[in-house]
Amino acid sequence: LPLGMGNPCLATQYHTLQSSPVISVSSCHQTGYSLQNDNHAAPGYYLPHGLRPNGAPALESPRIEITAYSQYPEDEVEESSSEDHTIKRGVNSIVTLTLPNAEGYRDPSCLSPASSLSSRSCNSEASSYESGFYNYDNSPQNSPWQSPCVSPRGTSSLLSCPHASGPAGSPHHSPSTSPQIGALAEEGWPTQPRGSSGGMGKRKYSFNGAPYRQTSCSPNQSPTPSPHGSPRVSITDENWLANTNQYTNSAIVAAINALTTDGVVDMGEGIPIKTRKTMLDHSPSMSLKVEPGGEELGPDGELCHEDYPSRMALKKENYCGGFLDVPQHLYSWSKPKPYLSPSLPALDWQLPSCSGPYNLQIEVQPKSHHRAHYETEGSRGAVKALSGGHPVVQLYGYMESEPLTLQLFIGTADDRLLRPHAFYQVHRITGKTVSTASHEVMQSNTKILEIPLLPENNMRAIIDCAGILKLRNSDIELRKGETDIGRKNTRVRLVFRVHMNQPNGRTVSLQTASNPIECSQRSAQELPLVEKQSVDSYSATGGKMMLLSGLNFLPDSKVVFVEKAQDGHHLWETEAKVDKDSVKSSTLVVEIPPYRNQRISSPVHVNFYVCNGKRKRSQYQRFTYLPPNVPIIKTEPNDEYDSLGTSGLPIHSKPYYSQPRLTPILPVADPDACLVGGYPSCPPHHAAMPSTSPGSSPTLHDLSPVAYSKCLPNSPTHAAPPGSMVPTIQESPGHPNFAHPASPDHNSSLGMLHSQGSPNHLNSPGPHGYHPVYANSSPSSSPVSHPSTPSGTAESPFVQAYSPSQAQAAASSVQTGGSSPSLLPEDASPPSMAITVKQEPQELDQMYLDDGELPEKMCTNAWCESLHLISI
DNA sequence: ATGCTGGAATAACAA
DNA sequence: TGTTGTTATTCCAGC
Repeated sequence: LPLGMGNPCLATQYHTLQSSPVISVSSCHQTGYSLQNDNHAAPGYYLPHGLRPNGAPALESPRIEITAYSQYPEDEVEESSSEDHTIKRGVNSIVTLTLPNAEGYRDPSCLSPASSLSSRSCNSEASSYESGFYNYDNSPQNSPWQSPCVSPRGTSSLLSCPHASGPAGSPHHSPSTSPQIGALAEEGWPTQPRGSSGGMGKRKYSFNGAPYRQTSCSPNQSPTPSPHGSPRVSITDENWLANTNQYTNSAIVAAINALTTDGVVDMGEGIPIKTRKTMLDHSPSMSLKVEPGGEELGPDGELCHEDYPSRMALKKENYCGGFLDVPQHLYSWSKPKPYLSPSLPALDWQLPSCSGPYNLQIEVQPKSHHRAHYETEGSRGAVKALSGGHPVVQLYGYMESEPLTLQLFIGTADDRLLRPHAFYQVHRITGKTVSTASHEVMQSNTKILEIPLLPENNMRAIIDCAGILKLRNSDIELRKGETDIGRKNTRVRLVFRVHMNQPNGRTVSLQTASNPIECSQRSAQELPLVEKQSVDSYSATGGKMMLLSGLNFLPDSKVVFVEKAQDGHHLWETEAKVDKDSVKSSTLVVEIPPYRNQRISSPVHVNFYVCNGKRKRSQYQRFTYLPPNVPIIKTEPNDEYDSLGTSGLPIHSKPYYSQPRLTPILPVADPDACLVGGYPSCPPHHAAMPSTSPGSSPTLHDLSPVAYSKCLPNSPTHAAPPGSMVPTIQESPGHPNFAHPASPDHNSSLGMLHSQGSPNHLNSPGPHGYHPVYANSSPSSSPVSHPSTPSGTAESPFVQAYSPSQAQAAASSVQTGGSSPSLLPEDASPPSMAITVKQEPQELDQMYLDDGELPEKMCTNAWCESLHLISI
């Protein structure tokens, strides 16, 4: 406790910490929210022991009230610490936990759940579920920093509820409330009228009547289980559970961790923090989110943690299937719990796809488009493969007879490091058409589908049980700590992880990510995508036919060649002739137009894109015009601005990609990244693939530079695309290793410490770095087993891998970027310009959100700068 | 009746 | 501040 407690914020920040949700809990000051009530309660943070995060004095002790369903015995609920008092309210169902400084805590609860509910109202139960998710979240994503502090504002509703009053208040509660919290809240205040109408009603309904999901076991998942709400309990689940032990180590571990972790943590986490804003619900300020910094929870703990709390509270756990039964006492803050869980790497940590003999591979990639469904909709089915089948993942090199658990979650597909996608969740698909059993667990705010990897199946799994759920941007963006923007952030990747316990007690964790998957309705249908071009360069005279392969080409598609100056302004643009008669959805033949200047003395890099309408353009593809008479490209010197006036191509003749996007991005900011510098420049394939956008084409992702821009304090985690990642790992210099490793220790606290210790890390770009090493720590005692050897890092797969490729890519991109500019026309400014990071806006458009951010980020890093210099 | 889709209408945004 | 084009969400309908 102490540790973590000490500075929750810090802890939170670190992923590492993760483990203890608690920390996160810490909460922030309450800042207040204002409105509502919060006042009542002390807005304090909730600290487990009264500690405050940030050192601020703790306010009152908050308490958590939990409503139990009748089903669950009240008993189960406990008060945690001595401090807490449990109170029962109403009938069986309600139990109150008092936490110190609970209020803040409350807020959160209110928030999310309610909001969700309200907003959509009742309708979707799903929403509620979601909310559940959300609530928990403390996701790592959130920036750690923030996280810690959560401002409780919101609470008002429920928790605070008391006031909350009526309708308004109630609403909050009801609906969404996540079971956990929500439940608490509502139940807690059963007396109060709920007021609200429908939405509430429903939820309430649920509460009362059917306990949410109770049926399902979702304890863990609890909230989550099936997002849809449909609680399906599939047989599978059960089966799964049965097997669970085998399969879900991680889950268990997580759970354990959760438990073990300091009680505090739990508390914190438990507290639902996030609220979502629902529209309606909350009143104005509700959002409280407390975030616990917790998201961070470490890797593992997380799984359960968030849920965990809820569960705990509810006691679902028990029913959960035995997932974990944790004695209540564990929860209590007062007791220091042993830190059981081994910590599994946080979801945003980058992990290698192979380590030693092990290699986790995606044998069959998912289709590049999959329309995700909203909670308000029915499922849109499982992600499919291009072949019509489903994605297939296989673990090579594993010779043991013990089954493993393959984890799947939805990750980002932007230029930054891979991390859980805040706006999408994996959705478990069940039914007669599904052959693969799966089980859901929540880790932080991320739902994870656990799929058995059986030796008898050659450690191969057919992923036909995974759909993709789209969360409302408005709900997610409200989360505290959430920095990503949902709009236009519609590409995801399936991220697979497997954790293998080694004889030496360590755990080897591997991760791989799929190619990007576009999840919006429209994009998938309308945006043209160029995957391949038959010609990469040709004489400035043009006239040659070029075959483009890709998607969504139309008879009226246009191909536009453009040349831009470094500053982004168009130097030249011309529409190429398309052979309309031969256009197919996947292929298009275009005649290479003559370059504006037939006298170029050196290769000129330009871009072209396929356009199906004003806003329906493919990403830029690169193309190089060669001097008419000189087939061979001259690299060197440019005349640069040559006399030609045209552009000189300056620098490299290397291909560059035009991607608008990122290029700039690049590079890796990571400090750790530093490495990057070393990497060779682009891998061949880059060259080969002009890939346009990183995202779109499957391959692309690999290519895409890592743009890791920010150092993100927030999310430390961005991971690089796993898939791409090279096993190689690098650790970040310094920090990494230890950081985590050490932490493992027993106490989560330690972990905390570490993290705290290096708060910087958080901020620092380095985040990655941190992760890297992550040793499994074993928690101390953890049943789990991982020993923690920090040192293990080296070995440990966890090591953060930085993917070289990415790095390379980045580097290359950088270069390229630089070069491209060189094209500048006469006017063009001198080469120096090349570096310009940011490209023009337009391009950005194409890019997804992230892109926008990138520029800044890029700059951020010193590293980048250095690259810049170098390139210059 | 439920799930899975494809299409669209409508709302929310952004330029 | 109003208009217009996108994108996000919610609804519908068919299988």
